Amino acid sequence: MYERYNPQAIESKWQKSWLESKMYFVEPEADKPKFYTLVMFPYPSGDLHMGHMRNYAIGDLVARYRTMQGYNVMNPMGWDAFGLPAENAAIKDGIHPAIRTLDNIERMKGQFYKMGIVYDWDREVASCLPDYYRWTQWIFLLMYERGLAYRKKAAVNWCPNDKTVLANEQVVDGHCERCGAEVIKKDLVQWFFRITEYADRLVDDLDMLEGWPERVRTMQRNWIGRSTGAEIDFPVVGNREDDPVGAHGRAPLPTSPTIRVYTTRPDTIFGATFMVLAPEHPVVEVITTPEQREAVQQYVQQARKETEIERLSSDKEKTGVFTGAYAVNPMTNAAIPIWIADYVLVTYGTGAIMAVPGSDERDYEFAVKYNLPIVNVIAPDDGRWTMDDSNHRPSSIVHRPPTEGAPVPMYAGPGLMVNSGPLNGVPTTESKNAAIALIEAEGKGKATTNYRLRDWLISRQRYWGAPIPIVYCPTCGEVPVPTEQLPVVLPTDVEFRPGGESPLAHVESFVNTICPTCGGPARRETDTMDTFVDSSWYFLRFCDPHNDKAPFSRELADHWMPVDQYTGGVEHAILHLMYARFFTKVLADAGMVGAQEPFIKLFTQGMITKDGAKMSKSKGNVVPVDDMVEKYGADTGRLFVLFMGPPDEDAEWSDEGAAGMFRFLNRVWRLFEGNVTLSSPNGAGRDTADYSQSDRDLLRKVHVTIKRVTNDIERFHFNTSVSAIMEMTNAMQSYRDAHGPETEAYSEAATSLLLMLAPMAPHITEELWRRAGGTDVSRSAGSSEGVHQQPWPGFSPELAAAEIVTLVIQVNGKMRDKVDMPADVTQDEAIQTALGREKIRPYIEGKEARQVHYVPGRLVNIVV
RNA sequence: GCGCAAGUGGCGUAAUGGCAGCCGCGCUAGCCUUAGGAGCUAGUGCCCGUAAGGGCGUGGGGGUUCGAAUCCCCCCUUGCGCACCA
Repeated sequence: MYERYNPQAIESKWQKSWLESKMYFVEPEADKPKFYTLVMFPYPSGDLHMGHMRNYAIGDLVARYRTMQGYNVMNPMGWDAFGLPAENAAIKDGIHPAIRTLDNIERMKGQFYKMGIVYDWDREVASCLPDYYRWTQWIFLLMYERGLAYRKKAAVNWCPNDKTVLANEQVVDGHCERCGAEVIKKDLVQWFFRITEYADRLVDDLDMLEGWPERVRTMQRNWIGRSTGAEIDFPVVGNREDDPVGAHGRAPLPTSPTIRVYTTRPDTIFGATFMVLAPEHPVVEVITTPEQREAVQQYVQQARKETEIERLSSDKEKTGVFTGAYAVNPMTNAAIPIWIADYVLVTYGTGAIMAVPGSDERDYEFAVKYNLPIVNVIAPDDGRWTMDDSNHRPSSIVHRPPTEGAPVPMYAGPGLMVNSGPLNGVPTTESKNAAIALIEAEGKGKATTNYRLRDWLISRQRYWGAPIPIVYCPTCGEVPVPTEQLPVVLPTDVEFRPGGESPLAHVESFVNTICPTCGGPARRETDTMDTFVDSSWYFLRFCDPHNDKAPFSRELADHWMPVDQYTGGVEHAILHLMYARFFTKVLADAGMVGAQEPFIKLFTQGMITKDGAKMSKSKGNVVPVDDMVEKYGADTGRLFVLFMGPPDEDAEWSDEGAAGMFRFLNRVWRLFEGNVTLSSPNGAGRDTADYSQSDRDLLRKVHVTIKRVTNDIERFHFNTSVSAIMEMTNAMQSYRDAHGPETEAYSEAATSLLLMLAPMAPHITEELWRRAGGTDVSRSAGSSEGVHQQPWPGFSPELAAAEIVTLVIQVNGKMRDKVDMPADVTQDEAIQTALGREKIRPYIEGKEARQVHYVPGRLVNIVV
């Protein structure tokens, strides 16, 4: 009796062999092209489930597949090991984060091992170890030196639950991304990275990233939010000292302040009928009239109290208060009232806007509510308006104060400028540039660019992170720690208690130090860095992981970088991927690496859900890797996660489906029952003259499958790769039933099957390869060489070519009949055959065939 | 609200202008067996029909085309992203 498929016994044997032979350990090689494949390194949370397996199975497939294709593949792994969960757990149960983290790393390595995932473990890094964070600190100092790291007092996002500040990117809908607590604003002095200096390059270079999903590029583009427009100065006429109210028509006073606005539509300035300042705008206090002071102060206070969510909700009805002061519209010279309203944000642009209710929805809503004048400056160029030649505006649109009746409608679409002095009649496609030229010529403002992106706040009042290498000296001030004194080591004797400040602030031996400049007593910075800093350069460290003179050498970085294939979750589409791009550009500017972009191709895989939700311990819906391996083996699990559906989409877990995949591998196993031999992996040029029809049919199936599987792996369509292989095994089984396994054709099919399946199900294929290879005489397989050292199978177009094609016959586009024809049938033969078919005759009888369409080798369509 | 995806059997999906439903799950009937998480055979979109055969069918409506799941327009639903960024 043939031995049964026993995955557990097979798998551990080969796992051991791969690791001990260091099969996937790599050094630069001159005669092979390099391929750097990387899966986002994980936070060591401890246990892996099938969602993780999908991620790592894809990465492992890429590494093994490219190796078979002859690339010198680097496939490293490491640990994003700093972070809040370990510290929060320490507060709860007293286990030190370092101990827990290193423990979890060992556990997870064991699970990678059991999945048959192979890495170059010689390159392993953990961001929490001093020989890694030393260089994180080094890069911080590089940023500092280049003016890209700085400290400022700012209203920051504070999570009252995690007791730390958060980057803008970590605030989701006004809540902490991590714990969900409502984020509040606090004024604190914090460290920032000047990522805004790179905003333009971060946007522009997205165009280079053609190997990225368009969705991710769009998300980054939107996040950076570049907009072009103009800053324009509006002089204030009338304030509490010299002109309390009613400054209509008055010329600007020499002592009056000027308010600068930012607008993306400078062309609509002739329609600016009022101004709105953010409640926090510094000039508010100066310009408010005594009569309005109380109302204004009340409004400002209320706005401060409001949470970010309340304030930023666009469904909220707009509110505002008049300051009593007026400004002059520099183009119309009309005095316009100055209001404050919380729909204007102090953090964007200049914190002040010119309101154009005639062509801005928000301003329109505000104007209608507070009865402010509305002027249309754009007329739709749709032929429905008649132009009045005397004033260059459609006669049906007039400046109508709201007191005369219903407000004029808002219009922001394309058209012609009206009510706009020298801009009248200019089409909106040109009006923006024309307006900027006009405004600049008159010295009233200038073209500018604005970004939604803010500088990256990196200070965290937490323990489990890389200490910021700065010392505060009473005499020298803020002093960077000299690089030769790095690392600033994170002390281990720390008390974990729930509280406001960084635990480091209570460690006297850490805090008290001497000033590197003057040698006097000084204090260390006690904040640590955002863990996104650690993960912004790890892919560079993998190139040169043991370097103790520098973060990495230029030579090795230039050999391996950029990463050819990066794989990970779409949840990192903005944060990690943008920060990593920023770091790469800074390091490139510093001459440390040639690559301007870190990741050429990016693949974001979908989640695996169970009961409709992402697998998580708290929901109790996890399918642990360990269970899977124990039940069916790693190969079944790996193949099933690849087969479940398109890998970039979410997929719902199915126990029955996993069982089905186990049955498939059993079928594969049985295909090797008996005396199965292997053949040369490349069937091109094979002489098939003496092959039987079924031999040629089988070989055709094999070569069609090689083509499909190769193309589908290249496209990351692993689900269809697997299904193509399944079809081939079905064909092999039928062949075997009729002709047995001891033919050349079967031998080639069996060889190709193992080779194609090898990157997906590495253990069973290795086992079957060695077993079958032992009886092979035509090649060296079987002793020292395993399936993973073989070249990827070659595709032969001649062998894949069909001899017989099934021609579809349509009448008026409806399928009515099919007929088998030789593949080299001519158009005339095909059409004549089609017209003569018995089934077709009733449809064309008595009618005239007006047209006949012929698609070679596919169909004939008769139009009657 | 704006933007981007997606919508196909009982389920996961396949087909990117040319036979809709490959592959798998599930299910039905039968067979086999040192009774297993096994294996084999046949069937399985819906409706009419014993059958042969016919009709319908890819969220809804319209269009382009000899021919549309696929391309275009409108609408509906779901998911994701952004959300008062001037």
